[in-house]
Amino acid sequence: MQALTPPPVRLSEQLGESIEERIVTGVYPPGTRLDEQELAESFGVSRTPIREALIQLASIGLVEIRPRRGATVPEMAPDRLCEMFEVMAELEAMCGRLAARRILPAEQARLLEAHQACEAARQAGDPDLYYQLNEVFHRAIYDASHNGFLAEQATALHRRLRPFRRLQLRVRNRMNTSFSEHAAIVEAILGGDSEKAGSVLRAHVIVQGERFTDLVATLRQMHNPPEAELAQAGT
Amino acid sequence: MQALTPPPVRLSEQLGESIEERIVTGVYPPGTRLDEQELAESFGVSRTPIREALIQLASIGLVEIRPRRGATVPEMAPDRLCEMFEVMAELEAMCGRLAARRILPAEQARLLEAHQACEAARQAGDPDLYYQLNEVFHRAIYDASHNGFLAEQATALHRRLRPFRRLQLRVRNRMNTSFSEHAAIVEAILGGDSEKAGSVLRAHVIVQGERFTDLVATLRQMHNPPEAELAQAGT
DNA sequence: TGAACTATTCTTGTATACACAACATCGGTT
DNA sequence: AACCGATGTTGTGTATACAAGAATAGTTCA
Repeated sequence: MQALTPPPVRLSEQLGESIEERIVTGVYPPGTRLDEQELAESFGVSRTPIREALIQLASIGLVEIRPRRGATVPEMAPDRLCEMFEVMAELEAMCGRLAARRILPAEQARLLEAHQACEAARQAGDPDLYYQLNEVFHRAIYDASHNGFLAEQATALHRRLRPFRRLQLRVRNRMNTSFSEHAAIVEAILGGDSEKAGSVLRAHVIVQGERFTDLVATLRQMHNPPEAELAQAGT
Repeated sequence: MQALTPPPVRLSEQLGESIEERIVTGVYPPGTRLDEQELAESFGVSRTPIREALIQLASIGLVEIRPRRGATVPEMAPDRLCEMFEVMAELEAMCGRLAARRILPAEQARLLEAHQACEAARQAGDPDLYYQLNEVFHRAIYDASHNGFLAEQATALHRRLRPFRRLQLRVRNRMNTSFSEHAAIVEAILGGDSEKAGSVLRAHVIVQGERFTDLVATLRQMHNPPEAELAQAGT
């Protein structure tokens, strides 16, 4: 009852989402200079909405704007990613603790439903579907925390980490272990065990960060000649 | 060696800060419509940088932009404020836990220094000074967590809650109890007691949220005839 | 007299134009 | 030959102009 009015939304927001999409999907890899004119032509609009979109993306950390020097996709050093996963883990843990104490019957049903949907995707061996349903699962927990602000923060960070999370599920057996972790999470939340829910969720997220770090370290070792620390613009 | 180049900063950013200042200091109370032209004239600039500033403020939640309807200062329902304090408490707790494990000698010195400065302000009975030094104290903890992303998040939320926090210190004896809580925090962090540091910091922040809620409830009861829920524009 | 429709006005959203700073290239000097 | 300075070009930052949607007021009809 809201999607009927076609586009009551600013163009700059749509552009922001499109650019975000291009960033997280790797069309604009880290370090890319985002030329306003190029983007404008590429989308067939003027520079104005492009600028607004970039400013918005900059304020959530997805691009970096340096005065008089334009926008670039930030490099996302592995260290920083670890930090972000560390915070994400804590936010999820907090959601879990609160959810265990506050979840309502209807939300319990939603959570179980999402969990069972994940099970189906796992059995089907479909990582992409699992990835998608996994988001629904986690969002159900966010909502069950009954802290709207927390849910927003968690969602925002979740989105930002999306591209890095996505790599994980291809790793051997990740989907299976993820699912069994989910089972423990559901049990703790439905059982009202606040601390358990928090610690299990924290571990569930942290392990992703660690796995990703390992992955990066491996890739780094492969790509880099012994010492190459000065990454300026792909040199 | 960087503050010499006078203003290598976008005008829209400065405007954003000015507008933010006006919002948090109550010049633009919640519910205010922010007319772009008015703001532009008020600052002596064109609408363009004003728009950019508003978009940036909107993306951090300080203003609300509805398409084709302009920007307003969001109402900040007491419920939402409680939620924000709840999250703030957890972020600070996390900073504390990490700081207790990771703090370096130089940072220990900084923390003690900030603590002692607060002591001076307390003895002088200067709430404004205490308020300021309190920020330094907390920032020292953020930094000692050695998680730059966490520190940024905590700082951002801290800023956003600033206006509400500020009211607290006028409450009878709040400065004294705040200071003794600080002492416990310092002891836990320097003692390396991670869990203690977290729980003490959480309580330190939560109590502010609760006190604020009480305050709001009191004010609400005073101002409102039995049922007045429709607050549109100061009617 | 009240309600609904229409026209006007006002504000936002987008495009275009202009100014100025940063980078690059080239020429001169030590 | 290498370094420093001047000039041109590119692209960001701001201002202005224009278009479209929303709010409002006025009018007309029941």
